[in-house]
Amino acid sequence: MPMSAPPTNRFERRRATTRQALVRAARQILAESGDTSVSIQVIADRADVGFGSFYNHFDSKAALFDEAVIDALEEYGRAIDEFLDGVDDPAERIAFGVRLSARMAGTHPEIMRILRHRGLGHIHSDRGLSPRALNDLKTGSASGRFTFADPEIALSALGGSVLALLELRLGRPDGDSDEAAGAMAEMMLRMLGVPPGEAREITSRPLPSAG
Amino acid sequence: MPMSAPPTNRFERRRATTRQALVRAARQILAESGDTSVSIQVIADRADVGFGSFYNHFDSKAALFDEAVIDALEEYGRAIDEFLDGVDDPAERIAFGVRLSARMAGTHPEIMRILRHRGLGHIHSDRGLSPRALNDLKTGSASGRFTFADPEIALSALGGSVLALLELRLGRPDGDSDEAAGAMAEMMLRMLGVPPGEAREITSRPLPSAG
DNA sequence: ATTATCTATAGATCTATAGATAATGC
DNA sequence: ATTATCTATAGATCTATAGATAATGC
Repeated sequence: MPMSAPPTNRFERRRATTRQALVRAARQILAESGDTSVSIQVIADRADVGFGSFYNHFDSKAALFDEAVIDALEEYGRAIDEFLDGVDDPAERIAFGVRLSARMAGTHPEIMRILRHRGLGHIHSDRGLSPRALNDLKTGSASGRFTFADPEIALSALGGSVLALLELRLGRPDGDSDEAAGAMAEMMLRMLGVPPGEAREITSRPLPSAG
Repeated sequence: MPMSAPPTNRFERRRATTRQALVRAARQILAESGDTSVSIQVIADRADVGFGSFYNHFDSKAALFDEAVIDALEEYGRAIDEFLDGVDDPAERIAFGVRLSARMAGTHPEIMRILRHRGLGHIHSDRGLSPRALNDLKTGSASGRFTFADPEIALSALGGSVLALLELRLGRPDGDSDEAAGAMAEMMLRMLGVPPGEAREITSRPLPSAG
């Protein structure tokens, strides 16, 4: 799949702007209610775009919402990369990834609310946290830092646990989110075969800041 | 909430039959596509019930689908209880629960497909596997068999992991389901603080049969 | 000249209800 | 007499398209 070329002229830029407005509206709706039975009219109104323009860009509501999820996943992946750049130890990367995801529930609520509703079907996607985590799992397994039977099953456990943590934090915003995320990260490391003492130590390290 | 009394006369039995037909139709639809935008007409047809009868029992489609999920969760809980009756060790119960859930993807596909689509919001429900697992987590924590910071976070990780395993197995029916479930169960025990060797041994025990 | 957007609308579909019909209780 | 179910339908809503309008390319 070739990377879509950036718009070259006003026509393409205008077209891209309209499409983006629709995708942004769809993202808002996914984050707020997750109710995709909302009418196309409502989506177009929210995007401040003529009703007919919808069909200029998408064949169906499902196609738009699918793209909106992809869009959120890409942004999630870029945010994770910014933070994890320069962190090499797979165990540290996994623990940071879990803790950052929980923190992003506060800093990037739209993205994380979308993943809460739609993430389960993307745990083995090649976008978002998953491909990065899968790489870390394989690296850590090869170096002996992790011991588990199958990277795909480990990724499932990790992804499902992060989604359940999001569900918990976004559903009940009370309680200490960082503490909960730390407890989850520590459990993930133990699950992967990191000795308990070491798992705790790694999890207690300060989170890196972006960039 | 009082347990609904069993129907006493023909009127109530007939009413219960119609309601049950609607719930069963909703369960089928949830399992097949999970698409709740299907029309009430289609649901009534599938239930072989007059269209107007729907409003005799439910205010909205959402109310019906919510009840259908509850219904599936209750059946899931009863099935788990049948298998785990007589198993006392919390670690063994947790491992069996994970492996049984994966096996039920084959033996009880409707229930498990419903949970795949709707389970994330019920990880802390008082129906299904969750209340049983939470009890095991607390018992095991009290006896020192498990070591984790917070039973709610542990339940989130366990529930999210089981849902991700279901997603994996129901989405790609190839591969050895029992093997994947065993690998997942072993990781869950390690996550909870069971030593790796013991986690492996417990996971390798034969599953109990129902009753 | 070409292309995207916008407005207006035809036709399909869907919800909720009214009223008729059938079954049961007492 | 009471209650549930069923059929029929009014009114609302929604989708998809056609045709007009506006913006840009060449």
